[in-house]
Amino acid sequence: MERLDTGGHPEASGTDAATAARVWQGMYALVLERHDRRKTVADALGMSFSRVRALRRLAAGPITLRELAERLTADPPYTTVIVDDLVRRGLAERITNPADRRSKLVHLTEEGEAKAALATGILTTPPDALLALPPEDLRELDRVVAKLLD
Amino acid sequence: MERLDTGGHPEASGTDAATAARVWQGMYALVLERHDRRKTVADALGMSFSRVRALRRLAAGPITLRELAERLTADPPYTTVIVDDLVRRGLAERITNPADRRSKLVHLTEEGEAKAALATGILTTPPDALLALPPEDLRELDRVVAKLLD
DNA sequence: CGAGTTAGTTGTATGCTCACAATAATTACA
DNA sequence: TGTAATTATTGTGAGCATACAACTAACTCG
Repeated sequence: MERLDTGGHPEASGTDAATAARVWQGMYALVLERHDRRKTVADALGMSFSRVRALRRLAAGPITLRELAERLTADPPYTTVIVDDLVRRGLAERITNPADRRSKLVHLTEEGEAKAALATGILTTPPDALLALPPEDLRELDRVVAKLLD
Repeated sequence: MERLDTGGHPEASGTDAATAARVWQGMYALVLERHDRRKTVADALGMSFSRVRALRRLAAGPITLRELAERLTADPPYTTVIVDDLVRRGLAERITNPADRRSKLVHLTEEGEAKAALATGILTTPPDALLALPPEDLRELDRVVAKLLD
């Protein structure tokens, strides 16, 4: 039963690199082509996806605009625009950081928390194919994906 | 060894649904947060990602603008803009469809094929974590992901 | 033939993302 | 103290995605 894939057949069903490429293409297709919910969640919340991303980051707890900018890979001016929008919608508020009065902590209002939870619910709902998997396969997947995430 | 996860512990490490949600979040994070190559490939080819997507679709063979629009989830006017751009770059050409002279088949030039191959190479390069996986785990992942794709 | 349909194009308009420059307020530190 | 660095904001503009109306050319079918 050992060495199913190596030796003897130089081409066989592919090297590990080829297998990895195939796996990656599959995961890419699943996430970005077959079950992309970015538009769904944006429509459900009535805002662009960048606002949804900001909301979800803030749901983990208040952070400064600078930290938010880093996590969103956005520059400070654009981050200000995003937060302005969330504040205008009543989903977030700015509090001057007592430890450093230059910076401001952004935290979600109750409505903001609710919308963030809604977004997370939509985004983390797995595709049917995943739910239809035999429990053993699902557990295997869970184990290996956890490894990939360290 | 059977029924490791059911009975006895109502909460345990989670139901299948919870496991599926966790797996999905993991795949989502890998594809869209940790190893997103969309900007990389756009920069490498000197065009926006929507052009890259069109190129890759066309690499599978000539199709009409209408088919291309459907596959890209774009409306016909925008699809015309995209194809115009690819033609201007010398990557694609329009051929009047002999079977229906209203429609036009779009096919890639040699340079277009080369750029599409380059894009695919970048997009399908797996993250290091995937390559670092023990061969057995990788094969398991390959098997289960293939199932997910039908 | 002639009405209706389909494929593609042209043009217009809107909102979003993102980069850059300039500024005010605050803090750090030599 | 006073110069430099940091945080956030305001403003400008370019590029892109997207939607819609109007139009031409070609096809379908009664």
